[in-house]
Amino acid sequence: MAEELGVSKTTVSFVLNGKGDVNKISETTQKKIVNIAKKRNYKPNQLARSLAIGKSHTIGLIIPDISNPFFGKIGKFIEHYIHKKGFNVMFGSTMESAEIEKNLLDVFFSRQIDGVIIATTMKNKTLLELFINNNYPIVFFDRIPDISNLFSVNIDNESATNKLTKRLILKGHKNIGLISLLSHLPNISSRINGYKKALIEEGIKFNDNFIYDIDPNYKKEGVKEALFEMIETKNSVTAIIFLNNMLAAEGIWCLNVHLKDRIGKLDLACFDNLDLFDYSYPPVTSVLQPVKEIAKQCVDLLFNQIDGNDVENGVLLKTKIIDR
Amino acid sequence: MAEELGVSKTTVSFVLNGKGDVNKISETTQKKIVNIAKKRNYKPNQLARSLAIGKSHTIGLIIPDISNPFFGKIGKFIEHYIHKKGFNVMFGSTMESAEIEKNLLDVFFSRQIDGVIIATTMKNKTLLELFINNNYPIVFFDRIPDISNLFSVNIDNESATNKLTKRLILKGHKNIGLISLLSHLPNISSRINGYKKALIEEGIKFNDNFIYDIDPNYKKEGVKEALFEMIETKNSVTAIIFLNNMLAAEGIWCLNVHLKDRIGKLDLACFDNLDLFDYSYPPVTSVLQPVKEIAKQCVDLLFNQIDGNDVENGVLLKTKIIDR
DNA sequence: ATTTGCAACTAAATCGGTTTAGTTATTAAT
DNA sequence: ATTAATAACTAAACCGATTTAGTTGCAAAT
Repeated sequence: MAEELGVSKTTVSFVLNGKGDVNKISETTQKKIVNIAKKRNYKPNQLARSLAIGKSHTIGLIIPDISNPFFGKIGKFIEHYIHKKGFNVMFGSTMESAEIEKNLLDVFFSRQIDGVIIATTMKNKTLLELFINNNYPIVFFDRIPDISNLFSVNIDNESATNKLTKRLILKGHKNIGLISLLSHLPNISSRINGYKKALIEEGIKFNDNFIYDIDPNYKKEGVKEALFEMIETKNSVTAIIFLNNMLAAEGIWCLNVHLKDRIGKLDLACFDNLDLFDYSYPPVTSVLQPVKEIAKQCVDLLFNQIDGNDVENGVLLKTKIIDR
Repeated sequence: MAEELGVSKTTVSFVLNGKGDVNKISETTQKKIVNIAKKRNYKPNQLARSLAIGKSHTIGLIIPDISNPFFGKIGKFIEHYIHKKGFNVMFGSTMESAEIEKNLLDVFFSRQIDGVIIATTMKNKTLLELFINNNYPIVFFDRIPDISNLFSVNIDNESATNKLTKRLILKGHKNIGLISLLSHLPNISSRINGYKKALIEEGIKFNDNFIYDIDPNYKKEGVKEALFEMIETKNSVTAIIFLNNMLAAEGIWCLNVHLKDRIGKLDLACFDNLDLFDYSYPPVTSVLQPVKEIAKQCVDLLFNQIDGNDVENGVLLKTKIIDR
């Protein structure tokens, strides 16, 4: 440390934390310390600092998979807003594993993380409830568990899918297939509801056979099977909605490889957007999530908790539909 | 802490760190402590621990942009291997800014990060040299500065582009356009060299007009201009190589929007792969980087340094070409 | 000539661990 | 009956900051 060159570490600490004036350190001494600190490129040890003040100035980010384009973009913006606040981010991908998620939470906690932004696996409800009940700052996005008093940022899943479905109906489609996920995620249920309601509202008979729940562990086979059944066997589906981007990517691949001749007859739509939709064939009408805004709201909600500001605790953002 | 219930914190520390036997703590006491720790879900404060032992068990990951698919995938695997070692990862996207990069390094350093894996902006050479000369564990990948004695993981940029170019030549192309980056990155120079050498080796006259250096800040306009010039004005280019994935994505978009009628006549190739190449039109032959292996080697090289094992310090990995 | 007040600093406790150098009680050796 | 050895534990220093409660020296007030 720099106090070898004149003063006590107390004084150094005061000055470097901008508390020099309050603690009546003379101008001369303050300048001396600031100069030496600059010259030596002295940065106080954050670990010691965090230990002393009880805050790490670090935020934990937990997501299913950073290589998923949606979470990659979210991650980038969340990081951006967090750095803007002078905090750092520690991150982990759960790969949908409850155990990894629990470990990440444990480790983050033991590192005195000041707060967590999480798109949870939805498999650690009791643990998360504990955090929430202890007023540990935490914001949920994309995957929001059924726990009271949590802070969350989400999008209008049901109404977006509703609109998306109605567009297809307006184009004249009556037999609209739905490729969904075999999943506990409420987002998915909401999206299915939006689809069902659209059909009912437009006076179209709802056919349960048109919904396929794909096991995410067997996405490739599941999507292929569903597409073949819809297109080849039943031969009656004229439009297909994918309920997330990964399913759509798989579907487009499958159509191009196995069902090239049928592509022209299909209208595709997808919840969530992918860059590749701009180039891929066949065209996919998609729901665009306001990624940057989601990130901003997450960070805002989190810092509201950290700073003890009591504002809203649930944000619902609007999506856009991109026609292709 | 748990020693309120019987023993000293010394004993607790010994037992929980597996040093109970060495320090002759009785079986009874050890079991008692372990049980209480489990019951209370006690996790030692890592900040205090890190401060005491001088190691944070945290690795810093610095990349240009986590939302870039290449870096997203790398990030995912690096995280995976680092967690496997019982370490955590702190990360930051530089967005190619030297200043952000410097800040990240400073902050990581002040947090006693045990090592850094970095795809640098290439704009902080002196600072990085300082780290390297102080034997601070650091591994470079993708962007490797010209500093001696650094540890790095890279791919065969020149020979991959060489092969890629030769494939196009074998298909009969003689006028092959190159969409490159206006960039200081050695990877890019190597790729250009591979292209040039392929032409020369195949006895084709090398034409400087076929190379376009795009300013990354004006990618959209740059790529469009280059494509129009190659295809409309000069009208002689029959194949195009993009030197990275972002340029190719832009190019495919531009071709589809502005030059739809010319697509059929072109052969496209690209350094680095994108998922969208599986679905996009026109097809793009691409160079596939061994992402998982790059991540593994980065982590291995880093821990070799941390653990003081002296092994190789430069790894060169092979790419694959995907014909489309 | 004391006392008071204030400017300018600092000693020492604290955060929650790790680690070194002991201490104490008991058993074995002389 | 001493002494030496060992098993089982702990006090206290330390990591590098923050922060509280002082201390010191000097000028002004009584």
